Amino acid sequence: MNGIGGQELLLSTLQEKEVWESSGRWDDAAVDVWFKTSFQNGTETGLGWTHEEPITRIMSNHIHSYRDLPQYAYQIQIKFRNEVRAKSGIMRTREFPMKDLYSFNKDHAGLDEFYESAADAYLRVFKRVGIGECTYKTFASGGAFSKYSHEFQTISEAGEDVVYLNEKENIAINKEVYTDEVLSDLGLKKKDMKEAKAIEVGNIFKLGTRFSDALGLMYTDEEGNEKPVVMGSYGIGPSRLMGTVAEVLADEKGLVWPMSIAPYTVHLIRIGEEETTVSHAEALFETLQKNGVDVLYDDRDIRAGEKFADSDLLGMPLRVVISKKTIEEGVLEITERATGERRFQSQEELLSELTQ
RNA sequence: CGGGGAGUAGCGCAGUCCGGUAGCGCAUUCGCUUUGGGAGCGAAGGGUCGCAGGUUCAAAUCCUGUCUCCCCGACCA
Repeated sequence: MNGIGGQELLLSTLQEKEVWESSGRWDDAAVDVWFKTSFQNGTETGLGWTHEEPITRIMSNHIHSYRDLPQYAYQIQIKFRNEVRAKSGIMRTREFPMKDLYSFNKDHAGLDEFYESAADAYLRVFKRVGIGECTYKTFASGGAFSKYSHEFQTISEAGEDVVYLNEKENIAINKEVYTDEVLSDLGLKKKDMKEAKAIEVGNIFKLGTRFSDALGLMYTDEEGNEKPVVMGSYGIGPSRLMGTVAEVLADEKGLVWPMSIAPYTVHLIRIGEEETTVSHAEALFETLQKNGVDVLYDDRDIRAGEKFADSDLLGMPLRVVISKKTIEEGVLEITERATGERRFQSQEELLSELTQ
């Protein structure tokens, strides 16, 4: 995948606005649609709520011939949106990071192929962060670009969207486009659909030639004809995704981080302040670190119960306890946060499990 | 912008209706006990009651104004 430097995309949207206005390639109405927004006090401003325009313009410096295609560019960047009301902690904010990917193909067949592979990749992402079971590829409004776009919706009472899902087909439809026509398009029956609240954790769009036509992103094909590049866009909001994972996986004791995105793999708890206990715990801490295991070491001189409660609250995947008792028995006491399952292993067994 | 709620000790709150010495829990400090599931008992320190004005012998409490925060709704590539 060809990467475009993130810095290159760090153009202020206000600058972009000036560029478009002065270029005359877009009329005022278009500028209004893509940039202008008003605050409650009437102040007009321009916000970078999405980055199709800058990436399209940048790519016109990189794409000239069919030989330059396909290309794919992604960035992890801050979006600013004039949300009428920010709410639900990190789930809906006016400023948030987004991983967005844009695809550039010669034709619609190329776009379709990449679009499907991107959808599959996104589903794998959501599976790896632990919410695969309750995340559905969801049909949503396609807007001006195509009949449908797709969202990835995670079923949760904390969600703001409503979807109708078919668990057997592993598919869902956003309430906004839930009509008999859509159901028949997808070969689904109303009686098999279940209503649920959901959180949108990602979306993918076929942009077609909307932006390349408007902004002049063209390429020359094998026959020497000039043609517009066919585009797609694909987004995941990491902060909202993190909030969703927390919301979906947490239990009454606190957070439950899956291994793939946990801040630390191991939460090491020392019980007892005796010299041997301290030195054993510190030796294990260093050994784990040397082997590349992320470990959070609770060396506070407080009661055991408080350490257990805190480790449950923070939700690292594995809790490892070292105490007088475990040292005497020559084992580590390991508890899985997600299942509560407890086992006793040697240091070597734990290391080989975590570094394989 | 419409609707609702809250500002009182570091944190979380009661007290306000019906005016009369500023309270509780957690946290903090000290002492003794306890020590693998958020310790127990005893003692101590800590507050311009969001801000301004008014009524009153007396205001956290009543009246007027004002600021801030939160929630719901409208909005949402």
